[in-house]
Amino acid sequence: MPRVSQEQAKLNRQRVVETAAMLLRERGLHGVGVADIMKAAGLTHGGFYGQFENKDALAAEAFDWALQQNGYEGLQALVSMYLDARHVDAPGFGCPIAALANDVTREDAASPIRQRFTQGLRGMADMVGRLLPDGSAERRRRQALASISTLVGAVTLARAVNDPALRDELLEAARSAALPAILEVQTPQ
Amino acid sequence: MPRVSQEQAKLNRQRVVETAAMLLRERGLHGVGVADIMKAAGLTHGGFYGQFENKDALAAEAFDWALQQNGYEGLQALVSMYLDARHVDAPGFGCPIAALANDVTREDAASPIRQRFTQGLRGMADMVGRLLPDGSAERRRRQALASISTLVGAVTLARAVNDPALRDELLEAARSAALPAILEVQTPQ
DNA sequence: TGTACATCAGTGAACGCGCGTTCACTGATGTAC
DNA sequence: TGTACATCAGTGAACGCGCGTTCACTGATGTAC
Repeated sequence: MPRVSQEQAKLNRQRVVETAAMLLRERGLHGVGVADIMKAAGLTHGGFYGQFENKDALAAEAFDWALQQNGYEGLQALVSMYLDARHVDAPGFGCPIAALANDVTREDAASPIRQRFTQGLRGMADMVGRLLPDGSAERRRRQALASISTLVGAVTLARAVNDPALRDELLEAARSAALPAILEVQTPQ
Repeated sequence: MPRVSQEQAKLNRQRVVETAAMLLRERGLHGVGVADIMKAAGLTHGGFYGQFENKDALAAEAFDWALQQNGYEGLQALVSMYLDARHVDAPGFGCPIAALANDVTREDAASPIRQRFTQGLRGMADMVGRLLPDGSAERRRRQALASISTLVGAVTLARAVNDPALRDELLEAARSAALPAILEVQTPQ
């Protein structure tokens, strides 16, 4: 079909963004091609540049979309969803920060995706910091950054390891390290 | 020079491994080519397959070599060296687990480098667990895995972020989270 | 110790392949009358 | 409402490039006598 309605075109474009968000988190920034993404979205690769400036621009948009998908209602909910074997085993639907941190490191410091990664991490730190009920702003921020480091590190390692038992040990260890630290703050002394 | 002594050939081979260990940590498993590595080692790419089975085999060997380079004398030394801005800014000489975790995730579960990554993480957990002076073996292992998650997560995020101030905040936060947890165990109650 | 020859570490051109990107084209959509 | 035409979303072939790998070749090294 050589042309579709503007409305359909918008839907197609959004489908490309969501497909890219999944595939890029699964296979990495350079592990999936434009043609792969378009094909998975049910289109051909030639039309890509009518909708996006280039692959990097799509990656940045997909990263943002993935980030917005991950909202949590409280700290316990965040920790238990984050440190879940299902999250580890389905990176395509999980936290884009954990899935793409290494890849982002190798992009230009001024690249769109690195800018958005940095902003995304700031946003996550702010969110966690706000959810921490007690302590000075400074202490809560430090606690938030440390807890996020533990969450991201545990999920990253759990994914890389090829032994499910060690994966589960990592998640369990991170749970007992992340939650008490948070609960300790929540309990007024 | 079309041929060198066997002794020189061994030295050349080792130089390729060390060069690969640096470049792969810096640019990732697929961010640097065989020709790049050979050129950086002062050789041409054609001779590569006389020394190594293929690129994956070199990557696995380079990973092992990098792992062995990182020995630490105590927990405080490990934490302070690991969570140092110099470590963050020089991935080519740092912990290969932090540098390559995301890449390794996307390799086959049975691939040599993933096997070695898993063994490397086990080794690191054992080492940290042994350095923890108090607590049951189970508790020390859980503590070790959680601390390693925090270390790896903080370094990974600190590298991905494009703001040196946020990088330093992440490292500082991880230091105050990792060290007290360890010291708490070290202090006999 | 010296000579003749086989070995093989390293060279550089070439291969097939996949990738990001471009472009001429198609034909349904959107619009002007 | 109907018609004629311009627009443009999507197609598929083609491009240049870089990559992992192969291979015929070179000439110093290692060895047999």
